[in-house]
Amino acid sequence: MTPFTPKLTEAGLNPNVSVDCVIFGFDGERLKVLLIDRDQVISAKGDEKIYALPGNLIKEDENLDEAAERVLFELTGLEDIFLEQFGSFGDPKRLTKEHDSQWLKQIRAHPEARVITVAYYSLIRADQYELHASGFAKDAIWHDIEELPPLGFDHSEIIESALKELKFKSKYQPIGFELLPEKFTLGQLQKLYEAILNIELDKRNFRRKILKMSFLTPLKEKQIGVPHKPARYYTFDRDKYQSYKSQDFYFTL
Amino acid sequence: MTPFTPKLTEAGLNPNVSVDCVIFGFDGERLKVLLIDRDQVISAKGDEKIYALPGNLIKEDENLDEAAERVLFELTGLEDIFLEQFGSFGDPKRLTKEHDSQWLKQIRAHPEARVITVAYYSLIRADQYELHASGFAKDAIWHDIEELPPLGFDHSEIIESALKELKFKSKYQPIGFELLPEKFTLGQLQKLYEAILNIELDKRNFRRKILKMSFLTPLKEKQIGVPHKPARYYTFDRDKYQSYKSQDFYFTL
DNA sequence: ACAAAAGTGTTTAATTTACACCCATGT
DNA sequence: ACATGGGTGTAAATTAAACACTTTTGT
Repeated sequence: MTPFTPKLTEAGLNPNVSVDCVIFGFDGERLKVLLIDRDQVISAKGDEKIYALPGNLIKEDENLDEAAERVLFELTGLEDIFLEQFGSFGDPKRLTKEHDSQWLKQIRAHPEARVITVAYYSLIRADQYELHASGFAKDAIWHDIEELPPLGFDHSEIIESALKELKFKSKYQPIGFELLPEKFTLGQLQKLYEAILNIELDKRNFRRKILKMSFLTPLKEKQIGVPHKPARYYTFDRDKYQSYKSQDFYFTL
Repeated sequence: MTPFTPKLTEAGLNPNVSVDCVIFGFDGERLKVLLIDRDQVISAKGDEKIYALPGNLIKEDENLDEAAERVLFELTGLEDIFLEQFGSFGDPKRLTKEHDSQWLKQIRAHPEARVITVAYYSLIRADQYELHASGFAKDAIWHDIEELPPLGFDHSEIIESALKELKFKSKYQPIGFELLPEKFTLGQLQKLYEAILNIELDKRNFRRKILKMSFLTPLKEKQIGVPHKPARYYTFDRDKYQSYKSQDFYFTL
């Protein structure tokens, strides 16, 4: 029934501390969140599936950043993702919902242990990474941020908090960039900001402002096969961004 | 020798998770940090004192915010302080320095346990609170942020991170206020910002900008006994601030 | 030819910056 | 009388906001 036998691998795990990853994905139009489908023997009442963020206990010999990276990879196959810690969640009752503790009994050596979780987030182009669910994740799926399914634990709260952080940060620093694919058009970038902030932006003003910061390098390459004037691709100049950042900058869109 | 008998009180403490508090204090001129003097039997090589942030393990039945509040009170006597979580630190080696583990043996039931700490910060008027060291804190003292003594654990890193957060937040939101005493003059407020950001601000521009946000209420009361024109006191209007904040505001000094 | 998104400037309003003098009080 | 920080306004420069048409491509 369960091909994954987690309890045997619990050696070296700290029973009280986990990491959870809120991976935002952008598909060119809308903002998504990556959730895993728990392979639960006793499903919650009837047919309602309960999803969760990719997350698990940390190992005793790794730091928190390493744990987040490892756990994300183990459950979803995502690698080399820039992850940023944004908060920790430690309500004593955060794991005590009935179907959550049912599930923990399947996978944890100490299912009753109190667990504090350290949460990370990231933002990637959903279509540029392949997902490979494994471990106790039966599946790893993008869900639209506006219509999330029922979530286990306190993961709704964690996602909400991550989104708040993403909105705040992206308004005051060019956050899109540290988290962005290699090349992109300004139209895509604008849509990304519009999706994050949930507002509309003026095309001309956006382009002027974003280019003035001058850490976007225009490429010779343009879009091909699009049924409209092909847009130029840009790339993000990490060095120029760093010097801009160190100058105590701010910006507003 | 040790009036404090911590090992007997370890019941109910989670061995793997602690909280640490970075309390910034402002004395009207300079920014300080509150540190405790560890009551260490075997002092570090010779005469060098090692200080630390107020912090300790969390209890199993309290959440993180409650733990921070309790620990701060137990060690320093500070109460009703607005505390904000800003990060977690979990390097596996963060407690392994010799004099640190010496000290942990004195106070912990599981001195070897790996501990992840959740860090909080605040900002208060140093002169408006009385410090009462207790528990394993022999003393609780303000230290100038620019000349910190040797610190145990990874507390230098934690303070640096807190200061970075404080600078960032105070630049984009009126952070001074949630953390400020009841009444203050605009000159004091300006000096606070100057101390945090480590820059000079123009008096007229500062006053205009800060008053335009309109969550400062002028009081009838003025300074007395000062050898110059007495300044008007202002108070922070929490309601107006909340509505301002919810409007997705930003500001820059 | 048409649909669809790319790309491009100007005018107006709002905000930011720089800057200097008189005021009220204690000593 | 003097030293100290409080309190005030204006002009110039910068930045933000609003706004419409031409271009290039695929179908």
